[in-house]
Amino acid sequence: METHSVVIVEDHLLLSQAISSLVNSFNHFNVSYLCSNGQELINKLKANAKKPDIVLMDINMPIMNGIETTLFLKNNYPNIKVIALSVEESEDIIIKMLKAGAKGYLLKDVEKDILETALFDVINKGFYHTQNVTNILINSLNPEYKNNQNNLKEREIEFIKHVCTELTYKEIAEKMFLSPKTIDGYRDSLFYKLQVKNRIGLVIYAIKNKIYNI
Amino acid sequence: METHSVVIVEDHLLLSQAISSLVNSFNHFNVSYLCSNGQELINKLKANAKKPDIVLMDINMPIMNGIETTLFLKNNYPNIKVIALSVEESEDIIIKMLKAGAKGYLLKDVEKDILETALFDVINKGFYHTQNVTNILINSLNPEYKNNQNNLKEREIEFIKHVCTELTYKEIAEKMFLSPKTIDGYRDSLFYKLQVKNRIGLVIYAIKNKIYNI
DNA sequence: ATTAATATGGGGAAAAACACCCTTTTTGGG
DNA sequence: CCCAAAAAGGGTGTTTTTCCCCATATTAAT
Repeated sequence: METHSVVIVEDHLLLSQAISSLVNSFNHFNVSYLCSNGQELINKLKANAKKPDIVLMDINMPIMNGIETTLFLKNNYPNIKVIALSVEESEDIIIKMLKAGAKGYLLKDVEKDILETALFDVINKGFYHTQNVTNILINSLNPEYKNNQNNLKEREIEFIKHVCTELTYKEIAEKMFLSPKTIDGYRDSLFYKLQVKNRIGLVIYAIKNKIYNI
Repeated sequence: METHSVVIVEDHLLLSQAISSLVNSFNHFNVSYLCSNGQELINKLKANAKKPDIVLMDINMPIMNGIETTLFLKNNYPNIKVIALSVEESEDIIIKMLKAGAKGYLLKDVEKDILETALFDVINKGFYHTQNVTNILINSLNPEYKNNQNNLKEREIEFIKHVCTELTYKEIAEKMFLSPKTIDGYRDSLFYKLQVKNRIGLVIYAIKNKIYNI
């Protein structure tokens, strides 16, 4: 079995070096280079850097995040297999990542043996998914799942971002060029959809679901 | 030069294994064991596990966080030197950690060479601080720094946590066994201290400063 | 073409939040 | 014990939020 090349895309340098050291300790796997964000990886690939067999990709990164980057790879370098490596456990993030084409999704608290297994499986079977991720996927199939920001409209997302600021609704209405009464409607409908009782509930929801980033 | 023992306290297993692999690759350093939170470390020490020379300590952990754990070590095992290893950059967290007795504070995006240097320096000189942390410390000396949660009273902290829920102020008053009018006072005083205009501002502040955890 | 859904806007009222100025009670030194 | 400061509680407003009801215009679908 030949040696497979791996690239690590992760913004915390020490972590990427540490993971790199780990991957290099596995047989048949070798880290080619590190990138600190998605843009850097894409630039390197465009500049004819070596195309790795596998990319270990963090999700929360500055400049270009893991989801966008994975999508780009799927469309432009379909032979590169992406394994997501994240602390992120929220359903919609995981689903977005898998939709974008990730072949595996590992939480950062897995054992190193699992990482090795995942690398092998992705090479040999084309994918690797833990029971954890499978559960989340199955969960997402049931209809009650249908109140995540997936079906929040663009304007609602925009509104909910303003909700997380110190603006009053009247001021939000001005910013969005809408009547305060329309804003009333947005609010009430979101209260119902998200099952919250007041503006604080919206704020907490928005932050939990990364609609508004602290 | 003999070999120095290191323990890693970090809740994400893969990361602690990766960092472990990195530390073991350095000369003169050897990882004794891993712990996934502070409580686990303390239990092991009490059960006469080997006392390491250095603990690499994450800050955000379940059960017992890095600050509490470091404080405990300072009081009970003063010979164990703690190096904080965190993504956390907020001033007050760093200061709390240093007050608790950490001999070094590394952000997780340092180079591995810096980690090695830090380990050496902490053994030989007793401490290691990057320019980054030094800057933050100096910054904290200037008086305008005086509006962090350092000078928030216990009851205010308790109040601000309730503020981040969907409770009304009246309900918060009941939970805290205070008159709604007293709650009014807490709120007004926090608005002034933290320079925010309304409850949303408090929520955002609380989350930014880890008073309320999502 | 008709229907249904969606986005938009409105009136009015009750509840909650906010502002400002005040008094009483508790508490911690000296 | 006494004083000063901090904590707790109060009165009285205004503003904002929330919650009902409803109307109209536009768009999508059958």
